[in-house]
Amino acid sequence: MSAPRQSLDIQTIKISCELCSLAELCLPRGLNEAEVRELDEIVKRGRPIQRGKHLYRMSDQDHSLYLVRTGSFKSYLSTDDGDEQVVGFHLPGELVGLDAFETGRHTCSTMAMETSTVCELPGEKLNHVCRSVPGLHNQLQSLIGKEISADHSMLLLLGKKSAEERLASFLVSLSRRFSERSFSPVEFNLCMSRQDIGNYLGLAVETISRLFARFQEDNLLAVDRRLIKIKDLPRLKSLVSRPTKKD
Amino acid sequence: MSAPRQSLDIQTIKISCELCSLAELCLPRGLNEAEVRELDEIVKRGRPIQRGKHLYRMSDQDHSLYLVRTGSFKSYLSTDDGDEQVVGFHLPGELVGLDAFETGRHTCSTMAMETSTVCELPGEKLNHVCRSVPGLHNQLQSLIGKEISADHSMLLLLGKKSAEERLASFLVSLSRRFSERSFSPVEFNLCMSRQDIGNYLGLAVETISRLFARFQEDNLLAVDRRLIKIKDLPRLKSLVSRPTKKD
DNA sequence: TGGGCACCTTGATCCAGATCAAGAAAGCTG
DNA sequence: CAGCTTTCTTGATCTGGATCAAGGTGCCCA
Repeated sequence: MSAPRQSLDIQTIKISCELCSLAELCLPRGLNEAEVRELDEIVKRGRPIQRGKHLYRMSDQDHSLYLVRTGSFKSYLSTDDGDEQVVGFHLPGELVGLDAFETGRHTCSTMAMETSTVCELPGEKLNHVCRSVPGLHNQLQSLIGKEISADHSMLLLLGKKSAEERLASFLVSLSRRFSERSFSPVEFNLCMSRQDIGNYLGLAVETISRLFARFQEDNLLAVDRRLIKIKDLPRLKSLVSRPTKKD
Repeated sequence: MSAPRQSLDIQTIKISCELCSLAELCLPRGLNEAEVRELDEIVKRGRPIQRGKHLYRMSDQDHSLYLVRTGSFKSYLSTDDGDEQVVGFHLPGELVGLDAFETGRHTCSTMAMETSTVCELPGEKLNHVCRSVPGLHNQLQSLIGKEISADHSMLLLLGKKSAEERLASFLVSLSRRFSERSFSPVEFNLCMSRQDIGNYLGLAVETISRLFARFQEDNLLAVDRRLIKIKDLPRLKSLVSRPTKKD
């Protein structure tokens, strides 16, 4: 009732896919105006999710997909014996929730790393709209393919790469993703802890910390807490794959 | 022309989804007779693919999906510096080719590990049939979800598990998959080399060899070249997750 | 404005699994 | 079936990154 006017305005603005700045990265990509409006009809835009709160948890029943609108999320598996594996970080415009596609129950948990918002796509309605808007179906397929290819790259990273290559890959990937979102590719804030990075990359926190120190010594980066400045992106990229071994 | 009658018969039999023994695992699962017939219309059943030949290669343009009918395949990524990462093994009834969903070009290569056959689902026709057969759309979604969840489990395996846990997981997973296909869950032939297993599990061949030796000593397995007899499946399963560490 | 906590860094030591180095066994080919 | 090649095994040694240990640093909240 007595909420300050500013905050009221923000909450009552009708945010549509048409006006959303993420349109070029997100599901509307390549759709025409009428098609975007059809998509817009079924999108549910929820309340912000606080840092540390879950979008969903492993084994929750759920038939929706989600697109990150603002903020960032991590997805992770938990094992019986209590440890966790981070399987992905999600930035605005990225798709989350495919893990419930098999059975209608989530096989991983997804948690906000900062206060974040998502667009929800209720499964049944989405299928229905996909039938009448083939372009949407294609774009969804493309996002699914992206997810699968990204997972494959992670398998390569975890199966074959050294600690140095892993962190370099990670930073280069973040750089590219920030740049696609019109942020600087060479200066950004990490939204996740060293702990999360290490977990995701299959390395101990201490190793992450040491690598940041070394990259800084080598004049590749300037690191200040979670703020990263990439001082030599080409050289960082060159660290992503080993300087050729046998063959 | 003068091919022996036996082989002629095999090649000319009209193999339909309706009659296929894999129906309960594969795309027809849960569809009614009429729906299966509609699916059947678009399925292209190709010539056998010899051991070592590719179903497709990385960066091939391709809009089809494939279902393994007989035999087995491996999918792998190749890096610039010439090494490879196996990202999956595929048994009859399993879906292959999602990696081209993003851009219409494959991001990994898929090779037959023995003489094998597939059912091809041409992309455009598949989309079209999915529109009129919702059950098919659901079943396809389920297979996509399965793929994603399986990749996540592999990330956990590569990120957190010990060599012993990795090989145990691998064998238990094979056991389950063979059993779903009405083969013995405790006695089967590996269709892949130790090299491939090691590569897939992020371990050296020597480690695989030593682990097989140790599992055999411990009376968990009887190993004869590629023939595996699981002598104590419950105990093998118990090795899949660590006996609890910190917390 | 200081006390507690979560997060991060740095150093010392250790070890699982890689790598190197020989063979042995099984398949393939002429 | 002799000679190759490929695949697998087994032993010896080495090492990248884990683990253990001990602070440091910034931040939240009373």
